[in-house]
Amino acid sequence: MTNLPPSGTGADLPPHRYNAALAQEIELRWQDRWDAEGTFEAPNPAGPLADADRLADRPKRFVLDMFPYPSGAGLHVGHPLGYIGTDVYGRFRRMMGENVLHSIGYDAFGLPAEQYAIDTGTHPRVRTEQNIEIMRRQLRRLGLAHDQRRSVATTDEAYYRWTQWIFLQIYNAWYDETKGQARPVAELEAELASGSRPTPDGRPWSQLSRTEQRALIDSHRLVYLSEAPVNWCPGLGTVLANEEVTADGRSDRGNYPVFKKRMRQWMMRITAYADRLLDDLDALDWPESIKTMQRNWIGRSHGANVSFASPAGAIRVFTTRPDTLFGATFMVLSPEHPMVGELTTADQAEAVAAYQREAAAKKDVDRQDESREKTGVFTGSYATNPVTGTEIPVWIADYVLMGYGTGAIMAVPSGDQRDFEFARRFGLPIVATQMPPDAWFEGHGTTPSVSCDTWPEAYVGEGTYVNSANDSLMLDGERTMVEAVALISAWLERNGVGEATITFRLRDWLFARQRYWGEPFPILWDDNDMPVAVPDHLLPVLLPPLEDFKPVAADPDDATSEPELPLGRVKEWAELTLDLGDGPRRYKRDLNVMPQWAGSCWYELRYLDPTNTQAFVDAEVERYWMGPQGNGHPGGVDLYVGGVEHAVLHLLYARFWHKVLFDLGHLSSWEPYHRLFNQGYIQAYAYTDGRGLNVEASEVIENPPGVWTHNGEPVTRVYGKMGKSLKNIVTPDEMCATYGADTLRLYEMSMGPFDASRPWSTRDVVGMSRFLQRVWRLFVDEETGRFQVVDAGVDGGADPATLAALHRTIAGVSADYDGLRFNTAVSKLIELVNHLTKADEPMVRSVAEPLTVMLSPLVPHLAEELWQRLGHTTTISYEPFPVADASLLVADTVEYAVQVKGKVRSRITVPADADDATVEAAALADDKIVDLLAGAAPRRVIVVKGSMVNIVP
RNA sequence: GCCCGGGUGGCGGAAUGGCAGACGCGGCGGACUCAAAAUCCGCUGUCCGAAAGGGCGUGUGGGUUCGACUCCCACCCCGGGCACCA
Repeated sequence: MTNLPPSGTGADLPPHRYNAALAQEIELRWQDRWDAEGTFEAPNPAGPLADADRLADRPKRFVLDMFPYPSGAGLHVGHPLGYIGTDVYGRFRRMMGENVLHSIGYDAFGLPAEQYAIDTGTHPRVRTEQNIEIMRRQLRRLGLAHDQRRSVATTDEAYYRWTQWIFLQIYNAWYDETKGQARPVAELEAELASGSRPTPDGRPWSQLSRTEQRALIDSHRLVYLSEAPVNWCPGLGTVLANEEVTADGRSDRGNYPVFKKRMRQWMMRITAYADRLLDDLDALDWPESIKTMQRNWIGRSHGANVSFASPAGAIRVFTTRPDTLFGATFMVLSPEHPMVGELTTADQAEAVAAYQREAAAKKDVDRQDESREKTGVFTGSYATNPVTGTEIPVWIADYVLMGYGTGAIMAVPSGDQRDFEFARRFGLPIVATQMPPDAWFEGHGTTPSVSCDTWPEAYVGEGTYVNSANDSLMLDGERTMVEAVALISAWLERNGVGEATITFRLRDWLFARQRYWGEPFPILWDDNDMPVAVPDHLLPVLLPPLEDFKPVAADPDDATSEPELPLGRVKEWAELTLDLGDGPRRYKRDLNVMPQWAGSCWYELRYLDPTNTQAFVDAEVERYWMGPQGNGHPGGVDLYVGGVEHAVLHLLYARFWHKVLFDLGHLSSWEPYHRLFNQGYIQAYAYTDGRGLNVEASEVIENPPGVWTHNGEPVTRVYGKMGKSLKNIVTPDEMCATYGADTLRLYEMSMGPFDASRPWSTRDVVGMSRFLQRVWRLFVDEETGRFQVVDAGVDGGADPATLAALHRTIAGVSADYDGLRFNTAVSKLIELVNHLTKADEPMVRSVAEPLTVMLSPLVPHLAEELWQRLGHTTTISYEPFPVADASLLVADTVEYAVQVKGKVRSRITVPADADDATVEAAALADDKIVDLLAGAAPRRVIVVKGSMVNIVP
């Protein structure tokens, strides 16, 4: 695919030039040696990976990349950007004396391997293992300092044994609201049995049948069965979590339509943790944008529940604005609301049923189209507004969603734009509860009026309360919204018709998938059709071999289709006889598998202790690597780098599992990822021909600039993701072949800020290649191969300018590495090397050694090679990073720019220790400045220490 | 519509409120070469000028300041997220 010859090839080249062939030889040699010596194996404080000598008293640092999916297509140059960044950072911190844990594993269950298997007939395991091998080889070629012993895959039986174990921990736990934490269900059962906790209907525990007891316990579990509308995706043959459905109602994988369908499904009670998932964000060092996305997704709203009496009983609504209750002139129920049937009167029955049918047939996409006009139907019934006593009509409309709040609203058309539109459409009364400010009327070109007839839209905001009083409650007058809400909430509670409450947008996590390639549920069904956990000693529940793992192909648009579970086809696996302490009995296995997110919810913990067979992670090992670092610190990974696309999926689920495990006493940290950094993406240009088809990007020629042709045909340039379909893939393999891994690493780090997306440009890579050639030439004579670094004389050897440049570089590069500013670190190193090259005299050891150490995080193979040639026998990886000598950072003299009215007009050089008055005098004495001022006395002179003088004439 | 990012040479990008354009690519000129490639050296924001030098320049328009890419206000454009959430 490459159209470049390896760099530095040609007939009469200097024999010892640093070119692709030499780089390759050096790189492969050092990669072998690192493996052989276990150079990057990080010692644990306990267990099989313990090594007290190597642990010493070094501070720990856990650096983590987001768990990659081993794609069948192999890596392109965009994939390793983050891995190289964490590698540079990890190598730097190791040189700062820290015990750095950095590894990478494979999130290998999931839909892509299964879809590929369906397309090709290859078993997903075969394909997955091949892909992992390919990816391991590609990553190894980049020289990443990973601890290979810790590289796990979610598909390993020894791994998913613990995924299933954690699932059962969650299954066997309930959320104790009073304590605000999860506890084992055994404790719940003990409380119920002892009577310290009453049963819902008040009967003593012992009088409940065993089935009733189990049902009661099951209803509390953090993993539970729910009969509710779920996201059914016929195209994938499985149900999906809310987080896996895009805003336009399609699956995030495969982009198939998704339908709401009532089904019995396994859920995880993530909503129990909504408050903590929200509040604990404050303790995390994450980009504010990601925190905001999680906050929005959780969507905590403060408000009140209010009951409206109706012929069918109390209708409960949730509102964030109970203070506007006096303006509630009608109610709206979701078409799916369970009370609709009973509320509908005979003469409205037909219209209501028709509307319900219509709503049910709509895809979420259509239903969420905000621009369309409001629709709805009157049920024929009336409810009573609890504060006014007025009878108000009850409608159904699809702008009210069953999935949020109570599925019913009180409509306050004067204070809510949606209700306003609905009221106008159907001629329902609109009563103001607040008088908008005059400016609001002015802004709408009308005159202030308490009658809403002239209002062009609802008013939302602070305003004087009107029409809001009854015999026992008075809101009218000047008061803030907060105050009014408090007053009416208290009134509602006093009168038993409502109370202040909090509602979340977050829904429980639909956890089951009707697929093959995932962790089987460790759940059995007994002959009472009740679920039973597989006992620990029978884990893992292995995924059975299956010849035909295809889901039954359903029409992606057929909302009426039903899931068919592939595991159900393995009859001899799906049923079994087992003695769980009450004699041998027949059980059926649960046939669901877990979603792909399961394995990635805890993988960082397994990196810590990958070989442990007694526990998913040893407590001491977890405390060492993940434990809280002081007051208020939640613990967790020290640096977590990955793409922004996991903002609400993986990152929310993993936090949830981590918190459950913390509550159950298995972890010392209560957040998995303390510091999160989103790296940018590498994008690439692609080219389309006259027919709009993509042509092979590497064959496109640009000449003249801005004009592109492919085989002589003009093509147009577009910008997008690197991928097969755009025919613009560049692989790390071809870059390693053309230049070497060190050049590729350096180029990726130099392209731009770590968190910014940028376009790949193969043409630009040569710049980094030239730089490394200059570095090489400083050490090695290209013609003879002679090592030409000289040992320093008595005075240290380096001239003052070089010494100053070196220490300036040390200071700058340390700060840049630490701040993940790799691009500017690279340019500072280039500046230093350019300075040394221009000096045109042999480099002294006292410069060569710190330079080599500074280069090593970026170009570790080359640095190891130079380090060895400098006479060292051990790896450079643990050499201390140089420290800048502050005394060398200040020069004897310093140049000041002299500005007149903010424009640089001259330059002066003064002693570094000159005071402001001296600098000012020198500036005013400068010939050019004297000319410019033409004898006039300056009105003002500003001296900026060490930098510039600004003269205001 | 709401919430986040972001607009700097031909391109990627750099600049604690203090000399805009570091560093790299590309381009131009030169060295080496029979020649080319590779490599090395010099120049390279833009306009005027032979040069010295000067004018203009960080999306647009205002403002604060001795001084603004940087801070404030309004707007335009691009990317991302959310979106009938009561």
